[in-house]
Amino acid sequence: MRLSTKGRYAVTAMLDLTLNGGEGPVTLAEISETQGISLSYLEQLFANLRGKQLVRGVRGPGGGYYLGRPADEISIADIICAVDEWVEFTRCGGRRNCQDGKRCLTHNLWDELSSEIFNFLSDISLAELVERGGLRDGCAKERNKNVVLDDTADSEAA
Amino acid sequence: MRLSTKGRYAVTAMLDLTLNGGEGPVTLAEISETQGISLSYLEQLFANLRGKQLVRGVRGPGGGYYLGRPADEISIADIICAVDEWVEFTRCGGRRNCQDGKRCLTHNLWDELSSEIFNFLSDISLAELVERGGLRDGCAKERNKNVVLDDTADSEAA
DNA sequence: GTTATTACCTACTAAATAACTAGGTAATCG
DNA sequence: CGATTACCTAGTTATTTAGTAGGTAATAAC
Repeated sequence: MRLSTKGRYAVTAMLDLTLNGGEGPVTLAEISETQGISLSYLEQLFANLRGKQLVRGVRGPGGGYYLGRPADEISIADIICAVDEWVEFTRCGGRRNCQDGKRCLTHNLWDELSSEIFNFLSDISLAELVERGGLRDGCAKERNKNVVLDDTADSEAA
Repeated sequence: MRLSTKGRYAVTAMLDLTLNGGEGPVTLAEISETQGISLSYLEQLFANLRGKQLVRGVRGPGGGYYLGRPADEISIADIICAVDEWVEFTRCGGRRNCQDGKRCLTHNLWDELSSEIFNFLSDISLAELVERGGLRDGCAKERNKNVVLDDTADSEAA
């Protein structure tokens, strides 16, 4: 599983589409302006999104992009997978010895974790994100918890 | 939030440590062999892990690495953050206009999602992964669901 | 039907990151 | 002392990210 800035751009752009797509199609120029992403880069991302039918383009003046499906049928995982193709892990299956079973376990464990993250992101739809103006409280414990990891005193205990 | 192959290497190496660290320290040479990661690259990753006290090195013959804390006190998020430093998103706060409030929403939504993923990964410890030989069933619905996204017929509907 | 506007496409370039290589030094065990 | 390991620094290469530059094709307005 991979989750990079590229996927972040795609999700952000799709969120923009979801929010502003009600009053007609949204142009890439608008998204580029609003989100600060270069137009041509957006075009590349949207080529991928269109390939997976996540968006639908309308040409000509007054054209732009619509969501390809209702917002509640598009998951975050869908978006990330469209632009950030899923790299499979180098598992010992091919070249490595994998003699005592223990070796493979780490790879298996990673695969499980990867599946888990995927399922997690599959469960969050664009509509869910937007409707609630955030995420379901069932899983969200604390907000801004991710900021914590920066303020940890990185004492270089020799 | 970022989740790349680099973080994957780190998690896999830490899993290796967790599995094999019971009978004395594990050398990077062993991990390099088993997991197919270059020794020097591992050294770089472990320099980061050591900086965050996630591992403890023992020099000299018979030396190697131990986990820096009990396996149930090390989360996947800890590991990924150690090697894959958390990039903050380009939010409109600085340079963008953000006039009608709607603009900021996409960034906020992404931040929420990012927090959510972080919390999710914070909740999974190395011990949990290993003890269960997988993950808790409470959240795991289907296995191998991530394979699905490859077999989707990419019909280029013109 | 011309023109402006948009999607759509291809190739290239620059920057950043990932991954690796090569050379060390320092501690520690035998 | 010598082997073995962690530990450190400066590179190099490959891949990915992000952006540029040049188009073509559809379509709405004039």
